[in-house]
Formats: sequence, C-alpha cells, structure tokens
Amino acid sequence: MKSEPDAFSIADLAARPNRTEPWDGVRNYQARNLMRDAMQPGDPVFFYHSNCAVPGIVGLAEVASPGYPDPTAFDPAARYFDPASDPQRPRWYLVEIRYVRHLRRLIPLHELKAYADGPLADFPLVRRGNRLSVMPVTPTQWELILGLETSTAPA
DNA sequence: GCCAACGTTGGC
DNA sequence: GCCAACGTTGGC
Repeated sequence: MKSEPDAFSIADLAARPNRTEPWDGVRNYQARNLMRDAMQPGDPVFFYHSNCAVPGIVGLAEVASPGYPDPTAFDPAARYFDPASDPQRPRWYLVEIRYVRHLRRLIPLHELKAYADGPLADFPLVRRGNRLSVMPVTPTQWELILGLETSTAPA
C-alpha cells in the first residue's frame, strides 16, 4: 500500500491509537476491489512511501479489518466525498491498516526494479507508469522483497 | 518543476 | 461506444 509521507507516513501510522488507521479516500476501482473482496484481517502489508526523495518500502503493516464502506464518501464536507456513493449502495470501500514495524532499512524502488525482468516481472509497482495505490503481492514476491531487508544494500 | 502514463469524463 | 480532453499520480 502506497502513501505519500508528507500526507500520511508510516510514522503517522505508528502514532495512531492502536497503531491503526482506516485507509479511506481511495477512489480507484481496482484498489477498491482489492480492499472489498480480497484483503483479510491479518494479511501482511508492505508500506510504501511514494512521491518523496527516495520512494520505497519503509515498513510492514497488517490488515486490521474486513473491507467496509468508506464513510468519507458519504460526507459532503470530506475531501473525497462522492455523491454517487450512498450508504444503501456504497461505491467505495476501505480496510483498516495496523502498523507492525519499520524495516531495518528502506528498500528503494530503484532496487526493486533490478528484479523487474525476473521475479518481480508481474509486480505492478516496478512497471513504468504504475499508479495503483493498493496492489497484491504474491508469497514469492513477498519473500524476495523482504529478503532484501537484510541483504547488503547496493551502492 | 517537469512530464509521461494513466484513469475518468463527456461530447458526439 | 469511441476517443479527445482533462486532471492526477508519481518518478525523476
């Protein structure tokens, strides 16, 4: 899951009550479907910082709730209000995310891209122009990426 | 700050 | 249903 650290960083997540935050404001159907249909409480999550000096994976989180309708879509005062979504027929969903830990080092995007023609070939994050803010990670991809945490950082 | 890539909108 | 225009994302 991506977040701009200027808007909401992993430190912000760790500082929340119960270290938990509803992942509201997502207005993309692919990401919506993942949160509504695929993500389960306890699922592990990579926390990614985007649109910053060194974009990359900074920590681990976990899914802390099932998917449920995003209440900010119903609130006319909210930034992500969507009049097309109403409580009878919600259009947008979220899951809650709980902080687990920081990685021992940031795993930068440029390092992940080294695997873009190999084990991460199907991982959307390393593909050019990718804009999906919530994306699935396969167990194989997860193990590879997490293994980089304790490997020697390239120059 | 630039700009390529992408998703959405809306005219037709 | 097509597709050009537009707004947004996000790496660099």
